[in-house]
Amino acid sequence: MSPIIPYFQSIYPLSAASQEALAGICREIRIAKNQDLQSIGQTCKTLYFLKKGMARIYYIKDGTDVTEGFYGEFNLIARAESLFAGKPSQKGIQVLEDSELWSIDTSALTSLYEEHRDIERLFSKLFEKAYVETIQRIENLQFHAAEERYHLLEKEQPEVLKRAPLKFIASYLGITQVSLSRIRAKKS
Amino acid sequence: MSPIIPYFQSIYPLSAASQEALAGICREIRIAKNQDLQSIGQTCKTLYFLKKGMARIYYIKDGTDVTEGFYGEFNLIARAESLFAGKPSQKGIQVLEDSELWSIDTSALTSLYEEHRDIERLFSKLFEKAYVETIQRIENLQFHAAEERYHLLEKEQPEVLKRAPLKFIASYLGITQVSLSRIRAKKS
DNA sequence: ATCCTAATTTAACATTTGTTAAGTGCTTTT
DNA sequence: AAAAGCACTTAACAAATGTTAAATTAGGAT
Repeated sequence: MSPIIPYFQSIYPLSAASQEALAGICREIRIAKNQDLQSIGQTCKTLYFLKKGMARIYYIKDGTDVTEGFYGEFNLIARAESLFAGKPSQKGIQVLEDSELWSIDTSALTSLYEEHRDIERLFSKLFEKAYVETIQRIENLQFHAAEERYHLLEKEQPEVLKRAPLKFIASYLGITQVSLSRIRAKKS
Repeated sequence: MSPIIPYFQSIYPLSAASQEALAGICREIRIAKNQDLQSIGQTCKTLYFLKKGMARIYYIKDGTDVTEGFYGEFNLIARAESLFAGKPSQKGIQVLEDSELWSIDTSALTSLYEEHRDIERLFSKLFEKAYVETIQRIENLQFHAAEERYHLLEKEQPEVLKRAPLKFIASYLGITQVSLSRIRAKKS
C-alpha cells in the first residue's frame, strides 16, 4: 500500500475499510520541474501531498510574483481559500523540482465522508494543522524584522534555502531580492 | 431563542434537535472593559462569540504586548493553536469594552459531535472561515507596506480604529506607535 | 569549450520605519 | 482646581529596507 496511508494513520486512525476507500482515490502523479500543478484562476478541486520534491503556492500582485508558502514531503498542499469558498483561486501551485505527488479529488473525498466519518475527521485534522501553521506564520511576519524572518526560515525549513531560487524566498519573506542578498552577506 | 442560533444556521443548516442541543451549551456571559476573558497560559477550552463589544487576542513577545487580532460581533474567538494541540496558549483574550458574549465549552461541544454530525460540520465550517481570514491576513502582512496595511484595516475593520487604542493597532499592524501616528498624520 | 541567459551580488542613493525623547492634551484622582 | 498618569503626537536622528543599475557568477544550450 502506498506510504501515504501510514502518514494519514499517524494523523488520525482509520478503519481498514476507510484505509482502503481512501487509498482508492489517491492517484500518484509526476510533474516536471517548474511546471504548474494548478494554475491561477482554477478552482481548487484537488488536494496534493508531496511524495518527493518541493512545491510552492504563489500569486501575482501588482504584476509581481509572490510566494505564499513552500511545501515539502508529505505536506498537504491546497488552496484552502478557494476550496472552502468554491471560488476560483488567485493562486497557483508550482513545483520547484521534478516531483512525485499523491493527488486526491475533493469531490471523491467528500463523497467518502458520509460513510467514513474517520476520513472526514482526518481531513479536518489536516486542515487544522495547516491552520495552526498559518497562525504561526502571522506571528512571524507581524513581529520579526526581515533578518529574523530569514533566520527563522533557515531554522524551520532549511531545505528551502537550498532548493528554492532567491526571488521566491525573498517574496516569501516579504522583502526584495536585494535586501535578502544583503542579509545573506552579513552571515560571513 | 438566542440570536446566536440563527447565525449558526446561516453558516451551516442544523436540525431542530441539533439547534436545541447546541443552544443548551451556549452560555451568555458579560465582562467588563479591559478584563481578560482568557489569560495567557490557560489551555483553550472555551469558544466565544461576541454578542456586543469588541475583543482582541494578544501575546507578549520579548516583553512587548502584541495584538494578534481584533474581533467584533458574531466573530468566533478561539486560540486555535492551543485548542487543536490541547496545549497551554501563549495568548490571551481581552475585551476592549464592556462586552456580552456567548461561551461554549469545547468538551461539551465535542460530545455533541457523535450524535449531531451537523454540529460537527458547522464548527468545521467556522474554523474554515477563520482559517481563510488568517490566510488573507498573511497576504496583507507579506505584501503590503505599513501604510497600506493601515488603510486596509481602515477599510475592512473601520470600527477597530475608533474603538481600539493606538498601541494595540500599531502592534497589530506590525509597526510602532510612532510610525502609526506618522501614517495617520499624512492623511490630512 | 564557448556563448548565452538567468541568478545573484554589490554599490549608491532614496525612502521608510525604528528609537529616543520631549511636548501636548485628556482623564482620573485627590 | 491641582496633580498625576495615560494616550497620542511631533521632532531629530539612526537603522533598515527599497530602488535602480551595474558587475559578477552560475548554469544551460549549442
